[in-house]
Amino acid sequence: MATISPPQPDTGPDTAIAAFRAALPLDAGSGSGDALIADRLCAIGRPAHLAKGEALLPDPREDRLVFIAAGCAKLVAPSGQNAPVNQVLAFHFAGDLVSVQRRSPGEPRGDFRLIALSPCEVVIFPADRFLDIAQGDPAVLRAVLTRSLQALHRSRTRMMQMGHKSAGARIADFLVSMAERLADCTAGACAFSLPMSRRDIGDSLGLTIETVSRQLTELRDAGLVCTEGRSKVWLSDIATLARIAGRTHCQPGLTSKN
Amino acid sequence: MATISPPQPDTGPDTAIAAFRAALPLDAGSGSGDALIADRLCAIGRPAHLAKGEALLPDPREDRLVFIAAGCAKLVAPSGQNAPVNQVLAFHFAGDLVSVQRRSPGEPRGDFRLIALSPCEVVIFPADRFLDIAQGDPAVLRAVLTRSLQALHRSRTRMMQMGHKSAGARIADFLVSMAERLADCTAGACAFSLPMSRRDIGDSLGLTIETVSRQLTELRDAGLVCTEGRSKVWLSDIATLARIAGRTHCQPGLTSKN
DNA sequence: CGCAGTCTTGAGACAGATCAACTCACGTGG
DNA sequence: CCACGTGAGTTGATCTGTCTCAAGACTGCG
Repeated sequence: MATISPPQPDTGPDTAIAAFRAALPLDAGSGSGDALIADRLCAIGRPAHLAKGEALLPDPREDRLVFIAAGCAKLVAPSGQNAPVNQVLAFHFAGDLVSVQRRSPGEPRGDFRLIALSPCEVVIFPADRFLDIAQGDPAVLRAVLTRSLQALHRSRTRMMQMGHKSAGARIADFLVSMAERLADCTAGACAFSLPMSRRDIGDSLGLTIETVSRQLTELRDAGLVCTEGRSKVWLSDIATLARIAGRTHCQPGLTSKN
Repeated sequence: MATISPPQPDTGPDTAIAAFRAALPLDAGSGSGDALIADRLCAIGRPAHLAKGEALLPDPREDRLVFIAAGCAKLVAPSGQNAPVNQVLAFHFAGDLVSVQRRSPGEPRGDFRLIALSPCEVVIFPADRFLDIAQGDPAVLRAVLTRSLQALHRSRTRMMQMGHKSAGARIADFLVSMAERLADCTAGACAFSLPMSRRDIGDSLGLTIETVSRQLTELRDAGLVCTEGRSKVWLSDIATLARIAGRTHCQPGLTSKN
């Protein structure tokens, strides 16, 4: 809907720049040089505030790198010309550096959008200028490259799931993944609050909201998940959820209403 | 199955290195420095020959970058512990630089393998050392980074398709994509030979071989595709195929047997 | 020429989508 | 502070597309 807000003289933008600077691997190189690189990077970064639901449209003429200083967002792509649903490609949280390409050559559709799930403070960089400057610091450049290769790896892993996994497995995997990213929890039990709606979850997993709801109900009946309100979630046994997520088909006794 | 072959003193390896050197963006920087960088990169590259069906297993201790000098290959991931099918993550052809990560932290499964679809000449690089050297040349590093971001973009686009698209749309998109990559053709009619089996196609699209076969039959009945033998394919109207591929649901009259 | 493996075609089963109510949470306004 | 309305979420019934199982036909190889 709305385009990005102009830079504001409030606390937000400054905080965003500061958060970006803090995320840089300053300790990895020679002190003075790194500080200079950081200054130059911050100089080309444009801070912006995104209200909840606000979209950051891609600049049609340049790729962008967007650093999320605070809040969380979804990267969406319109699926087809007239499709009502928007495929959610990825969820991103504070500290993430998101690559928002304008559109690949020979790919008519593909204008990805970053939409805020909660009020966001972001820093927008032109990708080419960012990389030009980052090339001066091996540590920074390596960090960016490592992040993008990890993102590629994650995207491939998720693509793998989209292909052959059942609805139950996808939901379980989603919950495990969110526990890891939102609560930094990879085993045992944990609780957190989901910033995205059921529709967002469904759009990211290739499922309908009804199926998402049904699978959550089954996991609740199985005693693996508790929910409160629209967003709060308790996971009682992440290991079991991970096991369900790892299988091509659902576990008997968990999918069927027993 | 088999691991990589040892470097051979035949024409293959030398040709592979030469092809890699030719693919480097030498014209983008200062001559002598670039030549040195190219030499250093070639020095750490290990040429290898892959017979048809032979697998390049990932080194468990380091990420790899694999340059495909000749032939074509599929990047596969075992889906689940005991699943019979291997998800095909991507197809790669001569000139491609493939990132084969060992396994992401916290991701127990994920030992991706590169399997030759035809006899391949490849050059294997340790990713970290490759990038260390590439950092000396902005043009080379930029090329690698651009490739990986493009791969990420392609992976996301394909993930988008996996989520919400029907079998007919996936097959149509696959054919359009192969026409572009194998025959460098984006409109009108073209003919080419598919190097992969129906099973590979199905595994890459999240479909069974039966569904792949049925969808090809429907496209044949619709007059959009002709096939000869197991691999040769004629596309009569790429634009229409692209239109079918772009829709969430199949076109009426193309999916139903009319 | 014959075999083995790939591809095609068919019939039936099932997971998930679709359509349609209904319930509930959350924010708003009285 | 609580009633209220809107939109999100849940649940149910039905339908459709794709998978599964099972033959059969063809290709390409030895």
